[in-house]
Amino acid sequence: MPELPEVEIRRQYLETASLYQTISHIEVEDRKLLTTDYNTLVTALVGRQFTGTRRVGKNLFVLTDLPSVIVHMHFGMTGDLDYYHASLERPRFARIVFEFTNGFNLGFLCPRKFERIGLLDDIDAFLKRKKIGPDGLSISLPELTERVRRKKALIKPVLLDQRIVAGLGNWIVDEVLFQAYVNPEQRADTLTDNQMSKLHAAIQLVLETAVRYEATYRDFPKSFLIHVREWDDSPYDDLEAHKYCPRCKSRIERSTVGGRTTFFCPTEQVILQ
DNA sequence: CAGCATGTTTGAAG
DNA sequence: GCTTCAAACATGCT
Repeated sequence: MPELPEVEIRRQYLETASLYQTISHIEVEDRKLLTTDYNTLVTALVGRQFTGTRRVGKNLFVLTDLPSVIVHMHFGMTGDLDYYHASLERPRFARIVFEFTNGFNLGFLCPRKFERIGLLDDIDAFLKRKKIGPDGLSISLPELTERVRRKKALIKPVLLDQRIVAGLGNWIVDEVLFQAYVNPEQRADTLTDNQMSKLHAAIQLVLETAVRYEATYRDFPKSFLIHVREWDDSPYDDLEAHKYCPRCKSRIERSTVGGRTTFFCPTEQVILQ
């Protein structure tokens, strides 16, 4: 589920569990998960300690006691972390394992192998090379407006584009557009000042809410659209209730926009132009 | 079993 | 250069 909030939770988890412990070894089950040659990775990291973290969008950077040695983690669609004692059995899908001299391991869980780990020596250079835009939690309204309005594509794919604003994924974009009363198929360059303002507020609201509830969807406010998604083991009794707009009770529509499954309220999310 | 999936990259085509 | 669309990646879940 790694969109920005989930990555932020993983960042906090790593920071709590794994700093200032010396790395003794790294197990890698499948080297395709590495963006850096295995031997280079091991040589650079064995003997090092993690000393801090930084997150930009869905990217997690782990700093070490050597400033030029930085670990980059991307959690793909299903990546996770698990810190466990080495005497325990390796967690399922822990295909990359950092072993520390204190007898604990940090497992990088990759059920679908879409996840990646690699080395960097300069975060800003990496962000520039990948053209990663400003983080969703810190982008200003004028900056968002400028970046969104210069695109002619549909607003949903624009918000999914990590070069415009970093950290929003499929469900968050649906939620943001719902909270901002914007139709996912409206052209990005036609958004009014009022819409941009609502969009910016919605991004902050959704991201902050998701981080606050540690990305546990079922705990989100009832006013959120996310509850229509099937993978929400809802807190509500009536499963049918999920299919309706929490505000106006219209039936929520499911379509495909920019190649991605999209949920929206056809009554409240209308195209303005 | 078939279909779908929270992400990213790449390539083809207009 | 821009946009759209599809495929690919590899696997798990329903």
